[in-house]
Amino acid sequence: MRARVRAELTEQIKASARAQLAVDGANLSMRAVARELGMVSSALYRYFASRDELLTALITDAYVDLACDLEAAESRVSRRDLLGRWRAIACGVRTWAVAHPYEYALLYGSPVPGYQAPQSTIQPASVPLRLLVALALDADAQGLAPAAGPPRLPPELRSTISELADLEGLAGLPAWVFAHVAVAWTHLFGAVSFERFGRLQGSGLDYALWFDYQADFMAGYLGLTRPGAQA
Amino acid sequence: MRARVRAELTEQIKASARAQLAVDGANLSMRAVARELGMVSSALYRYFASRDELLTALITDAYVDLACDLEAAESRVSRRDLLGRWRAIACGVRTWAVAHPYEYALLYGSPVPGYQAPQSTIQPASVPLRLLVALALDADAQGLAPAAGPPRLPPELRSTISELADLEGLAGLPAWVFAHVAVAWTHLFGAVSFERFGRLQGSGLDYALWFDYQADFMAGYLGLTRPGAQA
DNA sequence: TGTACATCAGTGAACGCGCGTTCACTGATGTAC
DNA sequence: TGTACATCAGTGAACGCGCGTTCACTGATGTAC
Repeated sequence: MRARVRAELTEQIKASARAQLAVDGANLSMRAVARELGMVSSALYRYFASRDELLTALITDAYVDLACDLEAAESRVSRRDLLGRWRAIACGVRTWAVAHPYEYALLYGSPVPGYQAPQSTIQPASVPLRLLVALALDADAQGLAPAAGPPRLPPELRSTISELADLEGLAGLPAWVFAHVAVAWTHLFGAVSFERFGRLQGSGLDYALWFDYQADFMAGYLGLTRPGAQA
Repeated sequence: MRARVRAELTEQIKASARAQLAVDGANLSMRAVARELGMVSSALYRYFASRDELLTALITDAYVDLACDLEAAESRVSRRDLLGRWRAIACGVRTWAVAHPYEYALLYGSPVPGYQAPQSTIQPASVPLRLLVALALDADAQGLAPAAGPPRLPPELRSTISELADLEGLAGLPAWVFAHVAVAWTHLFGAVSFERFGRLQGSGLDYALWFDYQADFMAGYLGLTRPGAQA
């Protein structure tokens, strides 16, 4: 079957392109990819119509890969263990970022000027936030309230957030819960990015320990830790 | 005075290079800069020995510029108004990032592969965190405790953090305060980066309002808001 | 089962471009006597 | 004040490179009768 061989080579091209990311960041070179595969550069155009299309494939794959890892890690935890689920998500993001540093930078680093991610990435890109929202829903259902009340939501924010929640089929979710979760989502990726993008270099910190501390901190303000666990 | 003209042109080169950042991100082109200035590309080498040196100058300038803005904004607030100082810093970071999006990406986005920032950036780069630490010291002196206790610091983290604090001449600062502040620092830049790097695109959120909400959220867990302000 | 034909993966040359950096040079600006 | 000289900003050509993409082509793989 020709299709089989084609699919295999498509994967090899993407794998080689992924490796290229380490060298050049987002401006990967078709010729370099071809060279690594022992092909002539024009042959790549049988598989990807342009450099942008290849880049898009990498981005989409990366979002999907991260999403799958997170979903798998989170689903291994008992539904009732809310803190465990949070940790699975948080550590899942970091673990993936450590394992795929250049893909992480591609997804969560500075955007490539002039590049517009296609619609198809939107769904997989939203998975981390969705998992957190589901977690917050369960916490809400269990009557777990965040340790400290969040600030009041201005009406304008509240209505935008409610609209967003409605779009996601979360009409029941209070706006402030959604906001709360979005804060943690931002915080979580902020922590991973700081580590990955070198902001902690020279600090001497053990990255994993420091991250775990931060994740627990977030769990605290999400109201997921039992009060006894706090110092 | 030849030196005067030289200094002026050096500034013009940097200004043009800064403008280039918008087009190409970190891989700015010497020839493009020269073109914009109506010079021949080799003339630039009278001013900067290499592309890397020019890039370094941009990065250093940007760190210094941000640091000055923050210091100026924070110093305009009464020393006793801790929440006001926090807001000045937080909004200062965001305002600067909005005004200088490409420089922000250069400093806080994905690192340029193969580029190593020189020692001279370390000092100005640390200003945001230093301002926060000073704020925390004052809060501590005023007896303000964070609303919710942070998680316990594992001993290994505690000792690394204490060493860091000592290096900064903050031997008196409890490790957990430093950790607390570092969390907010991470969170703050996480929020700005999410906005700047397009993670909020399509959400319909008013970026400024959403940021203010988040900043107040952080102020909450830093213990800077009066309990009455919480919902 | 065997032949004729269509598909399509991969080739190699080429186009036209931009890049960082070097180097010998011209001329203007400053300095020293 | 005027001349001789050193400094140095800017020029223009060149080196040697890499790039994305197109295009006419060769041959092998599959398909249809």
